[in-house]
Amino acid sequence: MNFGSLFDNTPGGGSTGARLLSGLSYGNHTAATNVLPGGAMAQAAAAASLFSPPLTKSVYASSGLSLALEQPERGTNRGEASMRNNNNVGGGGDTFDGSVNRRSREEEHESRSGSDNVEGISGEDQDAADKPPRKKRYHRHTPQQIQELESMFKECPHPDEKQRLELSKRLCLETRQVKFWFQNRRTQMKTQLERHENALLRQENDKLRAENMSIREAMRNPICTNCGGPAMLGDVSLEEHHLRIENARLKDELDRVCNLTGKFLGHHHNHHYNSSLELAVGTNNNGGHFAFPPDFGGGGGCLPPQQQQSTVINGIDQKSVLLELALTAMDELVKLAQSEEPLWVKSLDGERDELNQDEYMRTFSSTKPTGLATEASRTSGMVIINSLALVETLMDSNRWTEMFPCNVARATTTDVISGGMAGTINGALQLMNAELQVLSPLVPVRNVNFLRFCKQHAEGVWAVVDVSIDPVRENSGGAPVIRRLPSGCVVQDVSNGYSKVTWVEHAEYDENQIHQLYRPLLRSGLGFGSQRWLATLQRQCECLAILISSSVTSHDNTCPFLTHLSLCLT
DNA sequence: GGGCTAATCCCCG
DNA sequence: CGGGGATTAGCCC
Repeated sequence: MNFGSLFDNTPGGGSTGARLLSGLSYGNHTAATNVLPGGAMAQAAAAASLFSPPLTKSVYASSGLSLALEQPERGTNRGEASMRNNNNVGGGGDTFDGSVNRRSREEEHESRSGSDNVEGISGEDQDAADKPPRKKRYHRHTPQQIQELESMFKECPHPDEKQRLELSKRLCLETRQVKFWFQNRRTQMKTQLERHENALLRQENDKLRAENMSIREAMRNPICTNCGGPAMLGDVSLEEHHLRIENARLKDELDRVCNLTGKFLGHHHNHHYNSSLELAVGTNNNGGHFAFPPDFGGGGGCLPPQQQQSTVINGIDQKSVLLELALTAMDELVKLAQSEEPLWVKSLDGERDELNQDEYMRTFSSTKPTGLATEASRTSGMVIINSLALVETLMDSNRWTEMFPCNVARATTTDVISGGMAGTINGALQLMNAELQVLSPLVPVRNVNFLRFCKQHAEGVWAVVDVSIDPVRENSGGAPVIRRLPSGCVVQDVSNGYSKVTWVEHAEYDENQIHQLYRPLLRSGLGFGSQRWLATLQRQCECLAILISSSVTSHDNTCPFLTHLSLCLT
């Protein structure tokens, strides 16, 4: 009468055998459990293991029973139902024990190990047939089964079908259950690993956090371990910190650059660092005869801006080279502006200083390029403009052109290498191209490329330096025949809007070329001799003062300074 | 309520 | 078809 309901969930298809087998085996096993004293499960399992095959064989030798168990498939937990039912049935048919009906729930659980997932099936056949039962019965595998499964898992977390089958037989579990168990065990293992990993990561995180805290603490200490710079009290701005690091890097690069240029030009450059100027971007000092390799600028002209950004020659970033050149020039300019005798000797008229070339070469460890003549002079004057305004004017090609319309025919800033630091013009470095003229039909317009660099050395003290980047050419053919060595001005605020300007002009040239080119000019009385153009330096300042104070663009073609400057720059 | 575990569902290779 | 992820269901603490 109950057979239908009891086996309502018996599995269909070919897998039936195994399930029934384990179920029935387990039924026998359960019976044995009841006989044995509590805790003798291992023996029971062993007994099941031992007895299963013969029992199976004996029980299912009856094809009639097998067929009887074959019921329409419903849901997935037929085997379990069959086993549970088998237990019940076993009460009558069990060969081990007849008292199976008196069992605790726990015992039932054990007995159903590997069996029932359904409940409430008995009696409600039709309902059960319509709706596959979903409610699971609480069930745990026995410790012995778990133990076996665990040991198997240790050896092989992924047992194949054969292994699972063998295991299921031995443990009286369905192959499905074995499969589930391994699947869940792998999942469990995975989550355990993840937890472990998380714990490690958390540990690592804590460690890094602590490290971070200590670094933050160390950051409050002004001692800089990165740049090797001196410890500074108070807050060091991020920018300055970077500059110090950059400074250290540039020093290294300078060594390489000097060696390289020395090879090209046959000069030797002994550079030493000037600590007073080092603070900003780092500087150095050499002879100032710093020139690029013959083809550095590409045909002797200025480099197209786009090439200057990233071109690397012989492993050296051009930008860095230009910066080094500017810093070198600035350093030399400042030194020239500040030095007295014996570097400078008073001119005969006492109005200007003339450079002592021997002393210059000693001071700057410089060797004069063979075949080139150099000239330098210095003078000072007061102008009615504050230092910053003058520097800004000089750094602006348009305003510069407006200020010196007579000798600057056209000027452009071809590339801004540095716009300055911290939003100021301090440290601005630019590559400029200018057409310089002498307002005389005898002298052609000269096209020059040079670096212009400005720097604030103290409150109210600025300097602007120019330096040619084109080498003196053997063949004049329009190319520069005069190089402007570090030249420019140091401006210092005085009072009442006045500034003291010290102008230094320094150039090297091929004497023969100059005389050939400027022969007409020389004949006209505007020679290139240093005495002649140095004499105009004082008037240059006066002229500048007049220009600035009147705020009127001068077109005075007769201004001797402009003529002089034109010659100097070409 | 959260953890554990057996089992289910579904997707993907 | 099996593995794996997500989820469910049931029990225990």
